Formats: sequence, C-alpha cells, structure tokens
Amino acid sequence: MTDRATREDEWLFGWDPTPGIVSVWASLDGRALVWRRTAEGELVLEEERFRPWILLSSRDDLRHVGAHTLSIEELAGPGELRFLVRADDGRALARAVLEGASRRLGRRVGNLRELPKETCLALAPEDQYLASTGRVYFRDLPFERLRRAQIDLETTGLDPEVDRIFLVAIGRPDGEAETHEIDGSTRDPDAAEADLLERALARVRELDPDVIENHNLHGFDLPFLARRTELLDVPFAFGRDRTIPTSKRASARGARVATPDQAAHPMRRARFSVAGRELVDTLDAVRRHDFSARDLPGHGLKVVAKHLGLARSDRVHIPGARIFEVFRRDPARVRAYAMDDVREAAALAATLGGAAFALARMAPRRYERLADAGAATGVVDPLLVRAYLREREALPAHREGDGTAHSGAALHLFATGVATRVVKADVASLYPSLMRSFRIGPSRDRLGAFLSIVDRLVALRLEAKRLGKEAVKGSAEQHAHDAMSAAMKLVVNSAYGYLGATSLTRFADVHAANEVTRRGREVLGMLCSELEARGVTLLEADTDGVYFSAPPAFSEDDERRVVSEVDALLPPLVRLEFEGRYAAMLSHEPKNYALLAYGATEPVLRGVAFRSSRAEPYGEEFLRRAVGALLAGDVQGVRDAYVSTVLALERRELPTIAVASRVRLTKTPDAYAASRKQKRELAYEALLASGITRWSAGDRALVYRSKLGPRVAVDPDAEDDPRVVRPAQGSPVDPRDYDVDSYVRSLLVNFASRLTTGLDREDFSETFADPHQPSLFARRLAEARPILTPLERRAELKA
DNA sequence: GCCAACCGGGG
DNA sequence: GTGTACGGTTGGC
Repeated sequence: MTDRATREDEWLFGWDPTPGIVSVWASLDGRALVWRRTAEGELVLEEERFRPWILLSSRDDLRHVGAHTLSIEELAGPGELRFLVRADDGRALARAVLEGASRRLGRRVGNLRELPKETCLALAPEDQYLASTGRVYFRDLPFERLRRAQIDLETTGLDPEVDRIFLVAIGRPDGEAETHEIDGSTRDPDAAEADLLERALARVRELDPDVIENHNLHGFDLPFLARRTELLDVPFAFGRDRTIPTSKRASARGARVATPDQAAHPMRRARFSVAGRELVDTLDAVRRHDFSARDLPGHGLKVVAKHLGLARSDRVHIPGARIFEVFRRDPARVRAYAMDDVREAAALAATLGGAAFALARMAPRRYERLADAGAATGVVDPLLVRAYLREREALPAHREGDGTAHSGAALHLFATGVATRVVKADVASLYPSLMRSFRIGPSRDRLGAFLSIVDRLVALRLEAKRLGKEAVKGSAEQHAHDAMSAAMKLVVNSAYGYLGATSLTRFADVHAANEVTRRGREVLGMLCSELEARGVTLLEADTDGVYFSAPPAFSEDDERRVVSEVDALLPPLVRLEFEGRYAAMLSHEPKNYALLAYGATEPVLRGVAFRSSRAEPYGEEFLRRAVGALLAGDVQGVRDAYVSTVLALERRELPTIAVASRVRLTKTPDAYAASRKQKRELAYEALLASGITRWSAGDRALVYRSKLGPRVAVDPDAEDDPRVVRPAQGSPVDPRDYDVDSYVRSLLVNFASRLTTGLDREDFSETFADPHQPSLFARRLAEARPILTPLERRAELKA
C-alpha cells in the first residue's frame, strides 16, 4: 500500500514518468499517437496502444456480451459509476453498451451521449488515454524547449464570405517573423489567394511547430482560414499526420459553425484541432489572467502587450479598417505591422501562457484544452476522475441540484458622504481559506481528494512564489515558478466555483458551497464589528474586504495595528491584510465611490454613478474637479468648479466636442426611416439635421444639442477613421452653437447630483446656486465642511 | 428613463 | 461534448 502522500502526488501530477510529451492524438480504436521531444530536442513519434474505457452505473446492458470481448471491473465504495468497462476497441465497446441499452429501453440508442449522464461516463479518447496511463504533457520539458509558432492573417475585412486574406504573418520557432503575401500581378484573385494559402500552410508544416499561437486564433484566424480554404478548394491541412484531417471540437467560446442540422443545434460553436500540434489562443490566457488580476485596460493584443511591457515602443499601428488600404499604398508598412503583431503574440503567449503549460503537467488533458477550459470543469473535474480511477474507487454520478438556492456573499454600506483617513483591508483568498480551515468539501468525495488537492496546491503555490523570488529576474527558471504559481492560484480560486456549479461538475455540492458563503458572511461581519470596537468608522464592506475611516488621533502604525489585531481573531488560515490607505473617500452607493490617495490631487472614481461612456466630457471634467475639491474638504473649490463650468458654457468657451456625446449607430438610414414615425431618436435626428443621409450600422458619431436641435459635431481625434460620421463638407469644425440652458441643467441633474451625499442640504443648495443670483451667505462656503452620514446598518445579499 | 440582454476580440 | 464574473454598454419597452 502506497502512503497517502505518494497517492496525493499521483492525484495531482499523474504517475507515468514519460518525459517530453508535446502532443497526443488518440482514437477510439485504441491507438494513441504520442509526439515527444527528447532531451536532445529531437521530435519522436511513438504509436501506442491503450484500452479505451467507460464507467457505467450498471452492468445490465452488457449481459448479452461475451466476457472475452471486454473486461468489467467493479470498483470499491458507494459511488454510482462503479463498473469500469474496458475493451481493445472503444467503438466495439460503445456498440455493445448501446445495443444493450437499446434492448432494455425498447428504442434505438445511437450514441453514448444519449444515455443519462448519471449512468455513463465516456471521456474523449485523449482524456481516456491520459487518465488511465497517468501520463501528462511536458514532464521534464521546460517551456523554452517547446517549438512554438504564431500565425496571423491580414484580411480585407472581417467576413470570410466576402473578404479575402492578402497577407499571412508567421512567427517562427527561432523568434523571427516572416510574411507571405498575395501575388498582385495575377489576374485571377481567387487563384492568387488560393496560392497564398497553400504557401502559408506548407510553410507551417515545414516549420513543424509543436504549438501554434495567436491572439483570437480560435475566434478569427482559424475559422477565417477554414472558410477561405473551403471556398477556394485548398486543403485545410497543417497537422503532423496528413492522413488525419483538421477536425472540430465543441467549445462554447469557439466560432459558430454550420451544422447539417441547424434546426436541432442552431448555435453550435466549435474550435479546430489538428493531430500533433496544440492550437493555443492567447486571448484565453488574457481573460484567465484578468479574471483574477483585474488590471487590464482591455483584452486586445496591442493594449495588453503594452500594459505588460511587451510592446516595442516604435511598433507600427494601423487601424483595423484601414489595413488593406494601407497595404495597397505602402505594403512594407503592413508587413512591419503584421510582424510586430506576431512578435507580440509570441511574447504574450510566453508571459501569460505559462499557467496553462503548468496545468498540462498535472491534469490529464491536452495542453490546448487546458489553455481554454474553465478551471472547475476543465481542470478540477479531470483531476478528480483520474484520482478515483487510480484508487479503483467508484465515482459518484452526476446529480442535479436538489433545488437549494445558492446563497451569495455579504455587501454592507455603513455610511455615505465624505470620510478621511480611509483604510482598505481585505482577506486574501477568502473562500479557499475557509474551505481549508473548516474542511468544507463535497460530501460525496469519499477519498477526500478535493480538499487534499486544494491543500497541496496552496502549499505548492507558496513554494513556487518563494522560488520565483529567489530566481534570477527574467530567467526561464523564474518564469516557470511564476507560471506554476499562477496555475495553482487559478485552480485554487476555482475550487469554490466547482462546489456551486451543480449542473456542471460531478462532485458539486450546493450545501457545501452555501456553508462557504455563510462562513464568509460570518467572517466579514465579525471583522467589521471587531474593527468598529477598536474605534474606527466603517464605510463599506463587500465579500472579503472592508473600507473604514480611522479616528484623527490614529497614525499609520495604529491603522496597521488594528488590522493585525483583528487578523489574530480570525479562523486559522484566514488572514486579514492591510491593503491600502487613502486621504479621503466619497461613499455614494454600494460599489460607487471615489478615493483620493495621499498626495494626489485627482480622485479615482469607481462605479457607474461616476463613470459612463455616455457622459459628456465637460461633465466628467467638472465631476473630477468637484470630487477632488470635496475630498480635500474644500467646499468653496466645489463651488468654483461649478461656477466656472456654468460660465464657460454661457460664454461658449468650451469647444463643441466638450458637450457632445459619443453614440454608436445601430440602425441603417432605411431602418431609421421606417421607425422614425413611431419614435424619434436624438442621434439619428442629429445626423439628418446635419445633412447626413448615408451611414452604416456600426458607425459612430459625436452628437450634441444645438440651439436649433440635435446636430453632429466634428471629432478631431477621428479625422481619418472611416467609421466615424462627420457633418457635410463646409460645415464649421467647432460652431459652439450648443444649447447652453440644456447643458447647465444637465450639469446639475446628471453630475452635481453625485455630490449630494457629501454636503448637507443647505451647503449643497449654496454650492450649486445660480451663479448670477448674489448669495446671501457669501462667507458660508469657506467654513462649510463635507459630511459623513452613518446609515442604519443594512445587510444585503448579493444575487 | 429604466431594466434586461449583451459584450468583451479579430481585419 | 461545453459551461467564469463582472462592470459597462446597448436595446427594447
């Protein structure tokens, strides 16, 4: 009997030591193609045999089958899926089960997936192979030894039915980039494009990468390439085994694909898959990263590369809609642009893709699947299935929820208005910590594998973080430790989601999930009252964090002291951390607030009440100034911001664009003409009144209210953007004919109103009084102070 | 104006 | 044989 620690290691990392696996392609006939990279870097292909297997809840459907064709093993324990059935050929195995089920049910059952999922578990062939052999990808193979390539298409537009591919950029395994482009001298554009696609695909096969990467690879490049090759009759083949065609696999975030039975499955989505290469989309890595980090300004390639410091400072920029037009004038510029793109995609894949790489060394699934799977269904569930199989323990059947509602986290708003000396404290990884501290796991997990996996991942993560810090900055070693840490974090944070996902995961347990949130609310409530007992004023608390205001006599050390005093009272493994301190906070509504950092003049605004794309620039600017002044305790400054904005409007000192709002046009001219009788819409009225009769759905415009009605303004920042509508030629660029009364009113109603909680009623009226009425209390505002109003304690449950 | 549905990306 | 959450934006009444 192996000891518990060794078994737990096997649950997490598998047990077969085969090194260097870079791709697996298995089929139900029991054949597995395994591509490996040797220590010398050479690629070898090994053709393996394995025994396909399924798990059944009953052996009844197999009574008719002779024992020599397949083997049935009854697993231990109370789990419903207790018969492990194996055969040399998985298709024969499926046929036997289906024949038995058809007899029993008196109707034809054509596919294992039609059987209720609580009676049958049948994995994809690769998953069967990896789970039963204990093999995993990339053992002893550092990320740097993977042979990676990137492929990026430049097209005339976004629709493969009508647009063409005119350039293909390829990032090579040696780190260089190259481009292939259409032969413009050819008469026949179809032949020219077909020739380009043939050359590009041949080049990919020649470079022979283990992994193909790009940003939105599965959402754009591959489906576009698939459709163009189909239309042009070019073989869409770039795998390592040309006898195996490029195939599709169902994937919720794949591209929509046409199915023969559109009526039955109208919205099928799929991703492409090829034998011998892993197709990895950096957009998945970006989304996964931002899911926990929440620090990215967007998920586009350029903006992420820049944010992570991966972009060359002089990289070429071309707006998407203009790429083809630029190519015709200046092809060298587009080549440089496309090569910058593949280099950034390669850097991004290396920086954020490490987590999936680390997961592929643990979970029994293909690397490309671990790169895009949700962590709960795609990583934790396969780990548990392999653990139960390894222990010869029956698996519990999938079970729908019993109707118990999933309860949520706590959200409290304790006070509104302006507070000073603000501290933010929060509990890191609250839910995993509670699960570990109180041993809350799925009730049907007889092996205790779930909590053991979470415990080990937390320990491994701490170790990886420590090693990452010790490693040389920027080294491959540091990268590997950081990736490991990111992968562990991902899985640990998904553990709670796993419990709650009753319709998705095998061991889901809504009662356990509710116990976690209940403990979470308890901890939040306790830390709030303990903080309050130490003399601070609570402002807002949400799930795992709290904002409070320290008394004037407190030093920063005192602030830190109360946080650590309260930390000491929390359950083991649950740690309250001091996260930050701010000079002031305007608390408006739950999750709508402004913070002023020490030494800063500009506040940080959070929540829909303070930021909206529809807000006109003059109002946003006013709000920034006014909130900044209010947070600094300068009520006269708020008044000054208001008066100067009103006067600037009245004197027409503000440019027209300052009062204009950005709108997106969704209706075509015809569609609006049809609906105009029922309802007039400001944006389209502005277009018509400005003499614009032609635009397309998806275009944008700057719209404002003039004295004579809605008008379109000229956007100087979008001068050569073809998707931004501009007024007829000859109209003034900045007419400043806006409707002053309307914008003065809007300033009060839509912007000044965000400051009501920070001032008492009289001060508010005084601050926002008509600038032309002489005040009766000229001196009052100099002495006015912002206010903070404690609310009756109210607790709300989040949905 | 309010709430539900949708989106996030790619040329 | 898949499946995030969340904050912001759009679109339908």
